[in-house]
Amino acid sequence: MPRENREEHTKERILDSAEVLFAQKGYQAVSVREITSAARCNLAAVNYHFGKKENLYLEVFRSRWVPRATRIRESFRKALAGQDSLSPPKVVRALAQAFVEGPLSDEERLRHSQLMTREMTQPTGAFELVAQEVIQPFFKEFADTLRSVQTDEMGQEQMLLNTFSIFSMVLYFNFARVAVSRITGREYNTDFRARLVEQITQFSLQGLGVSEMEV
Amino acid sequence: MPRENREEHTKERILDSAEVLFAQKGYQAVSVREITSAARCNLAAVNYHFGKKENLYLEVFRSRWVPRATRIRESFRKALAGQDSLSPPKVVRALAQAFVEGPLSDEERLRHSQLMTREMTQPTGAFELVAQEVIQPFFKEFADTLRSVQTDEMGQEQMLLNTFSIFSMVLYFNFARVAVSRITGREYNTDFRARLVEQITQFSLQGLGVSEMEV
DNA sequence: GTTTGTATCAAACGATCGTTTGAATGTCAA
DNA sequence: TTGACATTCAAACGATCGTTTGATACAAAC
Repeated sequence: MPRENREEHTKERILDSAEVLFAQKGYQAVSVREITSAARCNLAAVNYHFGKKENLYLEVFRSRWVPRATRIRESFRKALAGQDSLSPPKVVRALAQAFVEGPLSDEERLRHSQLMTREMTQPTGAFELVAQEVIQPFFKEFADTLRSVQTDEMGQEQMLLNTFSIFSMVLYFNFARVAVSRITGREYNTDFRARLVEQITQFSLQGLGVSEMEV
Repeated sequence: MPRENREEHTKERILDSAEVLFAQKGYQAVSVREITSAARCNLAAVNYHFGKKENLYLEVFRSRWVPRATRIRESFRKALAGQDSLSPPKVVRALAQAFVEGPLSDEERLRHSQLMTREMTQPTGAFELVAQEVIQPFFKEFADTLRSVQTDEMGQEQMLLNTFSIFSMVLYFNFARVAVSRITGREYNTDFRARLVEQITQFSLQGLGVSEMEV
């Protein structure tokens, strides 16, 4: 690295700015000039470091989104590893906490959900990456963990749909903040996030047919 | 109307094409040329009939999205009006059916969810319209209906959060089709949609704490 | 038949887009 | 000190964007 660092490498600053802007506005709505301006570098830097805008978008998922998803997943694992014995309430609460309170800052969490929601509504090349490396494995891990502590017999499809039901709440309460805040009249502060974790946990446990309220 | 109709007025054809394209790609990703080309009319027609592109986007919500939301709402109402007596299972199933099977064609349902999801993730001027005229009232109507047939006492906030939990599933199973289909390995045909209605209904009822499986 | 108003059209406007260019600037090994 | 290489920069490229213009076609009113 010939040139000395100015706080952070240009390439990293571009990735940081790009992630924020892509999450906020979407791929098409963000111009290369907007990104390089926010990253305080020259316009040509994007093409020099990434070849073209589309590659930058993919690199945002590779170098920013996937690691963050991994942190969420590890947060979920550690919460379970610290337990003497597992139970459905513990597993579900660990998931809700990992996503809604979790290891991320509030801004990170918002960006994370926004980027994922974008790829789910209109998948680009990044969806393949996200689906194969993150969503599918995490989804399977959660479903398997839950099944292993579940007393009831449950078919494979039933288990998948239940997992989707839980994930739908987790994701929705993140990406639809505007609507949720507007209707409930509550801001997304620490208190309300804790309240949401409880809501997701309790609703899901009952949805799963777990009647006992063990914690 | 001086000029004779060619199948349908130009203005209506523009609205039809615009809705499809905006739902598929989002506002910024769709060009005026793309819309007018799909509507088989001149480029200047958008500015002649709507003033500017942004107004066309708003008009799509006013003249296409809102009426469709109204049809869903009426479908929900009629399903309940045809009953002798109401119960939580009936109310929840009516909602799930209205959204997942409902009065819309499958393409309409997809477009509807996509446009709503877009406004929820990054609200534009259309969000105010959608929130005030549709989402808030419908949300309130459903919550009130459910409360009126609910035996348990439940606080206002708890009721709202439960409603959100139900809506999150309804919306998620619509807009996240790609992910759902990929992981479950099932297409969104009539069978699977009926299966999803059952999933949403059963999961929600248990989530609401309704143990008896009355239909 | 002339006028009036609506609608459509091809063509062009200036602005902005993603990308490329070539020179300038820096670092490090020889 | 020199040469090779990596990085940054201002400037420009052609393409496409939303929008405007002025001409034209057409139906109804007078």
